[in-house]
Amino acid sequence: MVLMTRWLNPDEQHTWRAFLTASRGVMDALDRELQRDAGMPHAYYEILVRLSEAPQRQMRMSDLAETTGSSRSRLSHAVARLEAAGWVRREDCPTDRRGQNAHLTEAGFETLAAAAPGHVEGVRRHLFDVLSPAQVDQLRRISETIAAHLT
Amino acid sequence: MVLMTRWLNPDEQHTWRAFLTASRGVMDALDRELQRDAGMPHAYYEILVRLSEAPQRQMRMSDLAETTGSSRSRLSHAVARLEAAGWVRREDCPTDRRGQNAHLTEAGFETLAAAAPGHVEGVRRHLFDVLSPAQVDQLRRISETIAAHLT
DNA sequence: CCGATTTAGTTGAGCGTTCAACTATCGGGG
DNA sequence: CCCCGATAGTTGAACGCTCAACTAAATCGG
Repeated sequence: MVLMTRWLNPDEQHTWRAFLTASRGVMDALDRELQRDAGMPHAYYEILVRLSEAPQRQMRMSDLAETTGSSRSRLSHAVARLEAAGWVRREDCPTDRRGQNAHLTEAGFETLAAAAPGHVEGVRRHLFDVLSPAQVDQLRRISETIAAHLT
Repeated sequence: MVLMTRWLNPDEQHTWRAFLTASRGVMDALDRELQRDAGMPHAYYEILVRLSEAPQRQMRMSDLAETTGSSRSRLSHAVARLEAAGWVRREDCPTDRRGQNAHLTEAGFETLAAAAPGHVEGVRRHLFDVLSPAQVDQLRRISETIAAHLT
């Protein structure tokens, strides 16, 4: 069956490009800032954050991949780097011999604590400070809706 | 001067993480789909789109970097690949001997034409179809505001 | 309890991006 | 006219991500 393409009308075109520019722009800016101030990309920062919030500051690799929205492969490579930096340690999981627990080290926690204020400031500067409270609320609903529909 | 960090409150935290999940999710999905269906990442697709819309289907490298939101270096590498694929050709700029004009080839145009319907479908599926018209409008304003404040 | 399937995680190659360094040309002030 | 700073673009190394292939252990069906 052949279907006609429903092209984006000019309004949709605008919206789409604005969304691209905004989301890419925010992520690029935060990535640059974190790289400059903490020596790590945003994805790595997020891994440390999730670990810091977990009980015992540790998590199974799979769960960590899940919550950070990365593939197992990506996480594996990332944790390897974080381990080399001394910020994370991997330990065998006692209840599942296939499993690994990623554990935030004290050095990792301190690095995170040092980087966090600057990062939060960046998030405010690029996102929350430029939007009205109503827009922040709209953005939350919109983002949750989009996220819910991702396969 | 020492300043207290204004941490994100739970609501802001939620919004921020939803935004991360949604924007990363949409981009990752479109990237995967374009890679699978057209053999190129979304960034390369965007370059071809911009060239296809330009007069004579050509643009100065700098302008192309500007509109696609990439660094000169990134664009240089990207166009080198696109040229190797036969989709873009670089020519010396007649009015500025430092300059290069990136020119969309016929093969590039055809590849783009073949990829476009599927891509537009993806954009609808992941973004426009899941939001109400009011939300689409909100998203446009929000994105424009954020984009306007990026340095 | 055994074979098949699923799940956990790693690995290496290939690709795209970043960053800093570099060449070449342009344009304005003395 | 010449010098100097800005502009245009490229390059190579280092890094992060993707994809497919792989090992090993758990689990499921009979």
